[in-house]
Formats: sequence, structure tokens, C-alpha cells
Amino acid sequence: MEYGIREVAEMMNIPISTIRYYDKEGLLPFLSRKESGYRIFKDSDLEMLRVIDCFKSTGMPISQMKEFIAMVKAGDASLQERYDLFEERKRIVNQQIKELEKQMDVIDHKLWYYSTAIEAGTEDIHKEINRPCNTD
Amino acid sequence: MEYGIREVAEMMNIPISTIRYYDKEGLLPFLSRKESGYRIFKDSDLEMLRVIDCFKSTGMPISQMKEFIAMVKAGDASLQERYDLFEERKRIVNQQIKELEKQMDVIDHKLWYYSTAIEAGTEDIHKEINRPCNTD
DNA sequence: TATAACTCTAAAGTTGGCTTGAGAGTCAAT
DNA sequence: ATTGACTCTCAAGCCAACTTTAGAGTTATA
Repeated sequence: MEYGIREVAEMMNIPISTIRYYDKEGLLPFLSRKESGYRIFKDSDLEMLRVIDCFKSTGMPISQMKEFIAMVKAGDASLQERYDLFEERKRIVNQQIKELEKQMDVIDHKLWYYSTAIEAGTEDIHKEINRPCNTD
Repeated sequence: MEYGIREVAEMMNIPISTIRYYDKEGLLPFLSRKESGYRIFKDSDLEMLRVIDCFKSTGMPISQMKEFIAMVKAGDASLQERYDLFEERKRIVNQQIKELEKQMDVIDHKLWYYSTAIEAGTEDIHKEINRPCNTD
């Protein structure tokens, strides 16, 4: 199947300007064009966009995505490198999830802090004189 | 306990310049100063930095942190508002975790894709003629 | 009391990731 | 063949969140 840029933008939920920007940055190395210069997207280009979206969502800078593209262009010689890149990414994403879970503890503590304060009608219950080392 | 800016920077693992920036933006409304103008951090200021870090890690823009600070300044009248803010944040963080887990699926698929390709010695095994609708 | 290492402010500079705008060409439907 | 909605490129603009720089004052230690 082939698609126009507008179609792709809607399917992937990415602004057209952003897709053009990614292309300009070289992140869609196999993208083809009509005679007129209009971009033609194949399924493999959509897959590339999906990977870009994954990289982006997990905080990878575009400069590093370019390195991945270089590997893709290098063909089978870079298979192991690419595998390693995704392993590294997996490690990073696991860390990110852990970090979010850590922050969730902070949030849950605040929810407790405020719900008890609301019940008491004042935040002061967490600031009693007899608690010199208050850390809430 | 009281601390100097360098100490705080090391304890919280935030650059000194960033702490000054947060202060300038009004995110540390109760921060006090020595005669000389040097900042003095109390435990409650550290707690504020911990909250800022939480907000930041979960993608909250500084403009919205300022709204929270305004609530804090408003005192007990804003307890419910603040509770709601943290509930909203909890929702957002849950979404973020879900998103990361979704991207993890993409990564795991790629790990499978590349490990089989490495075994075969070529990526071509995923591009056989008999698979016109290849979506890997 | 000298000196080295700190602190302060204000303003300008940086970075990444887009978005916008101008000007020009293309396409599909009437 | 005209029209309106699309597409293209290139350059400039924008924004958030810092970081850096310059110049001036402060503090702890020898």
C-alpha cells in the first residue's frame, strides 16, 4: 500500500510539518517521491515512523536516531549493533518506568497529606510543635 | 536544619544554576536569605525541591508549577485544589507508564526481529516474497 | 589580612524540536 | 480551463528550560 503525507499524518497522529521535518533530518531514508516531488509512503516508511515514535516517546534525541538510521543503511553488517541498541533502549525504558513509580510514591504521599489536612480543615496538623523533624 | 546552595545542589543532584533559576521563577516562595543575600534552605525548601523534581520528572511545565505555588501561598483555602492537582498528576503518571509499556512492546518485537535476523545472518528472512503484507 | 573559593544578580546565549510563512508548483473536480 | 485544496522547499521564528558570562560582594582558612 501507498499513502500521501496527509493520510500518514492522520494515521500516525503526527503533524505534517513534523513528518517533513523528520524527512529533512534523514530519518526516512527510503521514502520515495512522485515525479512532482510529492512524498509517497509505503508500509515500511510507516514502520519507520512507528520506530521514530517509540524512540521519541522514550526520550531518544534525534541525533541518536540518526545513528540508528545509519545502521539501517549499513544493512546486515549492523544487525548486532541494532539489536544492542534496542536492548539498551529496553534498559532505559525500564529505568524510566522505575523513576515514574518512584515519583508515584511522592504523589501518593501528597494525596495522603492533603486528604488528612482536608479532613482536619487545616494543613497545620502536619506541622505540630512536637515534631521538630517534620519531613512532610 | 539549614543548608547552603552548594550542599542542597549536591544532596538533590540539581545544578546550582538550576536551583537559582527555580528561585527566580518563584518556585521557592519561602526561601530565606542571610544578611549578605546568600540563600538559606530549610527542610521545607528541600521538600519543595523534591516536589518540583517530581513535577518535572512527570512532565509538568514550570508554568503549571507556578499555579501550584500560588495555591500553596493561598493556604488552607486551596487544600482541595491541591489534592485534585495531585490526583490529576497520578492519572497522568499512570498514562505515562502505560505509554512506556506500549513502547516496550515495540522494543520487544524489534529484539525478536533482530535476534532471528542475526541467527539467519540476514534481515531478508523478514522480507520473503511470499509475505506481501509484511509489517515487521 | 590576604587569598582562594565561594556567593550574588541580571542579561544574554544555548539547545532541541519543532512550527510558521512565503512563494511556487500540482492535482482533482467542475 | 479554472478553481480550491493540496503539495513542495527553504528560511526564519518560536518556546521551554536551562546555562553561561560578567562584574561585584562574602566567607572561611592560613
